[in-house]
Amino acid sequence: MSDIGHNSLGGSAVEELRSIVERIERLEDQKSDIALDIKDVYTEAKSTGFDVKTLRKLVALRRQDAESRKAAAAMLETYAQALGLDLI
Amino acid sequence: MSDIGHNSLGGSAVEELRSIVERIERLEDQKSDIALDIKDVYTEAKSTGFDVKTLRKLVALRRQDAESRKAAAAMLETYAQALGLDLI
Amino acid sequence: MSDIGHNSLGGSAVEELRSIVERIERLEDQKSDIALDIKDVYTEAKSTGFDVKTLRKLVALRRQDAESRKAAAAMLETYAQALGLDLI
Amino acid sequence: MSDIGHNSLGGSAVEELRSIVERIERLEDQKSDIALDIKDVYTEAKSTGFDVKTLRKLVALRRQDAESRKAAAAMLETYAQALGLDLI
DNA sequence: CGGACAAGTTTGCCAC
DNA sequence: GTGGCAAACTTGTCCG
Repeated sequence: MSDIGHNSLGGSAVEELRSIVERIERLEDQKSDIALDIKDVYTEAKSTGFDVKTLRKLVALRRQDAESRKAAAAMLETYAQALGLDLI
Repeated sequence: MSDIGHNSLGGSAVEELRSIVERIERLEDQKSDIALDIKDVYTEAKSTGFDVKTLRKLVALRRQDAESRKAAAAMLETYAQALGLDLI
Repeated sequence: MSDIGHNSLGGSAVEELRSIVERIERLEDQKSDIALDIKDVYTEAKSTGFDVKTLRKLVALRRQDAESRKAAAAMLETYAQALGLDLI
Repeated sequence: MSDIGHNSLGGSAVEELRSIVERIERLEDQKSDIALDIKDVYTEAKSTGFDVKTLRKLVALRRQDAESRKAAAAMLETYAQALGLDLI
């Protein structure tokens, strides 16, 4: 019987599982570290007199805006293609 | 009028604000990149025959467990304190 | 016109809504009462000489610990599944 | 040495501590149960076609309103007292 | 799209 | 009473 799907246990599947879990955990640690860094920046900003809630709103708005811009660009591309096809 | 609270932003406060927002956006980009990396690992694992849902559950449980271990250590400390024992 | 989604509320839907809101409010009242009871226990404990902050920490740690135990059991099950072992 | 503050451990203090913790945990369990009940009501309402987010807003508004009414009543009381004092 | 999970936001509590 | 900490609730994301 084959090992496809890891239904029966080869030693290699165990190693593979361990490797996958470890990679994910390492990445999640990094992600948490960065989340902490972000929190630190807000805390520092607060101590400088900025309003954290407002800052968060600002960042969120800018993110939305960036996405809108990307969407607009993509739409432009689509239109251009459509027109290009007509022109060819 | 003072700049306290940055109600009216002097030039320096504007620079400060820009710096803060840029740092946060840079960090959030990094965070998103890592989130993508994690997703990639899951996707790759799936293509190797692992069940993603089970993997996620496993990772979550291991995280809970690790936190628990830390909690247990802290609890020992707390009990010792509560019972008037000096561990030092 | 149908009543699906309760966009225009027929008489029965109004009654239903009232019933839902009342049930929720009643339950939330009960929850608040219990929160007050908990606070009372802490206050009483404090007046008996216990340190409330330590007590809170202790309770939190015990809760985490209990969750951990559950997590550990679930994890065993999950590992077994992931490795293709059948515990049944 | 006295047992005040439970700095040194008499058997009775241990029992007291246990009792306190158990009472709190029991109350917190009840609180969690009620929280689940509330969630159930929302879920059931959703399956009947209500929009949960809207329902939550409604409940929150009514709570705010009830608090306002209580505040208004308290203020009336205060005024009455002030007037009462003047009248005596 | 609908439910599960994580993130973010809000609220309440305690210490100072 | 204010600010920081921890818990709860809400919102958004992601997978099935």
